[in-house]
Amino acid sequence: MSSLASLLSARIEAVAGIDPELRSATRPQFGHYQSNVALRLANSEGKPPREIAAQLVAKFEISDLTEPPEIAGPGFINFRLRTDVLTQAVTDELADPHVGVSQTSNPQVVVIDYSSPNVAKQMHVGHLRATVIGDCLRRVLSMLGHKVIAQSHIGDWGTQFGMLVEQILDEGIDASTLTLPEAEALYARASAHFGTDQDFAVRARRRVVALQAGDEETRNIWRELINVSLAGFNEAYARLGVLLTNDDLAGESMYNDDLPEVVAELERSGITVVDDGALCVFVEGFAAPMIVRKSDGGFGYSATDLAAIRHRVRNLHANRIIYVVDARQSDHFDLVFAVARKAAFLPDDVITEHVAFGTVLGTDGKPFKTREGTAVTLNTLLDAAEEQAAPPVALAAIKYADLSNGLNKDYVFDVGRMVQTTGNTGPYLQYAHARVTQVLRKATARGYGEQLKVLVLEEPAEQMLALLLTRFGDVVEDVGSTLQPHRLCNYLYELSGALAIFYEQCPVLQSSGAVRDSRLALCLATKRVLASGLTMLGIEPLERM
RNA sequence: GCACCCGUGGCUCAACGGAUAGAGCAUCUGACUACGGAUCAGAAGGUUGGGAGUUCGAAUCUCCCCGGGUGCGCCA
Repeated sequence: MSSLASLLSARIEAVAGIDPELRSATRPQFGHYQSNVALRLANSEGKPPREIAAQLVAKFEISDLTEPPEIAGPGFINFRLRTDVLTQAVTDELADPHVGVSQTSNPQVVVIDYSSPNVAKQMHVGHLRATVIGDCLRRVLSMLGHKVIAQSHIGDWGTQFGMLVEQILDEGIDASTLTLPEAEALYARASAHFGTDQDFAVRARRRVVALQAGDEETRNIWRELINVSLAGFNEAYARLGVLLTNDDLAGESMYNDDLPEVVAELERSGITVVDDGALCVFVEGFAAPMIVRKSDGGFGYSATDLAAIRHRVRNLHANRIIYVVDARQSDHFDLVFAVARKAAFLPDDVITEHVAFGTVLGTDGKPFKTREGTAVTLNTLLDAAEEQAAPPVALAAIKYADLSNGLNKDYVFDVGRMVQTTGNTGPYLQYAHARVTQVLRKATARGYGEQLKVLVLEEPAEQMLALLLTRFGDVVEDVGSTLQPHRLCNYLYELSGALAIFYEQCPVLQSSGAVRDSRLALCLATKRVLASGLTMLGIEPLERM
């Protein structure tokens, strides 16, 4: 099922010859949709815009969709959908299992790299964003009919494991009994130990070699560290209500065996240079080279990232690879993508995108830290929100605050604001859903027909609600292509506002006949869209609050 | 030094080159025997950091400044 807007757009384009850039009307008096197509054509044809508009309008074959279009202002063409078209569209949406979200005609394999915590460290505020945003994109793209493969690129490999393992042996700890916070404390001790004890540092470095060589004792302890970490991550994921499971794990260690071959392929492609003893790839436009192999012979994390791309293209057959990672890594990923292209790990028809998100700030406007200056853990954050609201509401508050702002900007973590039930917040949307659910619940008690249809749309509030409902599919599609969840948030907020006005002006239970049935249908359609939209944000649509 | 991101009412944020820059919070004024008032109606509040340019049209694009943040070859 294709949306009314896309249908109308196609009809206009058939006459105008160019994309009409149909937009939602910016004001009620401009109808439902507006197009600037005549203004743009006037530019190339050298005729007055309104004249062009008049010629176009005469040729449009859209009378089955809209009222006669109006030409306004400098040459805008305004469209108002016919009421019977709107009623039918909402009725169709009610019967649609996908709630008006069209299944893509071009299903892709989309790899989303997100969450990616580090072994032996608790997740903190940064991981909150990576996890919540990635999870939302995963849900949205799945809903659109793409095959989504989540990849959590956990930090389970590298030099830090040398000192971790050595510290465990020094202290005589059974690694399998550790909790994640205990493992993190161990990390801190190991790190300090490494800095102050030369002998320990030497042993730690030797231990890294043993790990890479596959020494059994070392590997066993390493595995225990991963296991206790995964237990901690999964606990956090369960609390967050995200989709991630162990099936989504694709840690750095997974690519370890590929690295020599990756580097060999790079060298064969002739793009590598040895500089200061390190194997580098220089790319035009980048100040610094990518260091693929360090002068000591070890592989850098860039090599792992290249191996990951190679794997995702060759084995997972990705058409699109999305990285949900902190904005501070933008330069790094630009370079990785560029090198991957040069090395032909990344064919031209495979898209890579870095969804770069900003930093979470405290109410003082500075990066969110504890008094001691350490990163705030995810659990601390959730605890703080749950002090002010019931868990599902607190979670909605946090996720929505994260998703409703533009991703590339920093945002202030202000619990007091985000748990408010008024304004553009998660709890407000949950409230709207609970309220409309309550009406339907009461109506059910009194009985209403199975086959709800929208037949009457006389009140402006009803029409506005119906119009917004028909846009849901377009909004989801837009988020799927732009990867900007805040647009879905804004839409749902607007819908909730329209529902509140409708609710105020159009009594449902006290009305009768076709009006009552229509209003119930509008309520049900709104409930379904809110539920679907909230679910895509990873927020639970509550039946009661 | 170079690069990238950000700068929009008191505060937090929208606006895919388009019409009179929109919301919410806070403030003020109204509407309550209320399908959940956790609401609705209304008011006030802006030379979109500054300047120049591009065009029919700029918060948006280009250039130069100012302010804030981040990143810049062997940590990941």
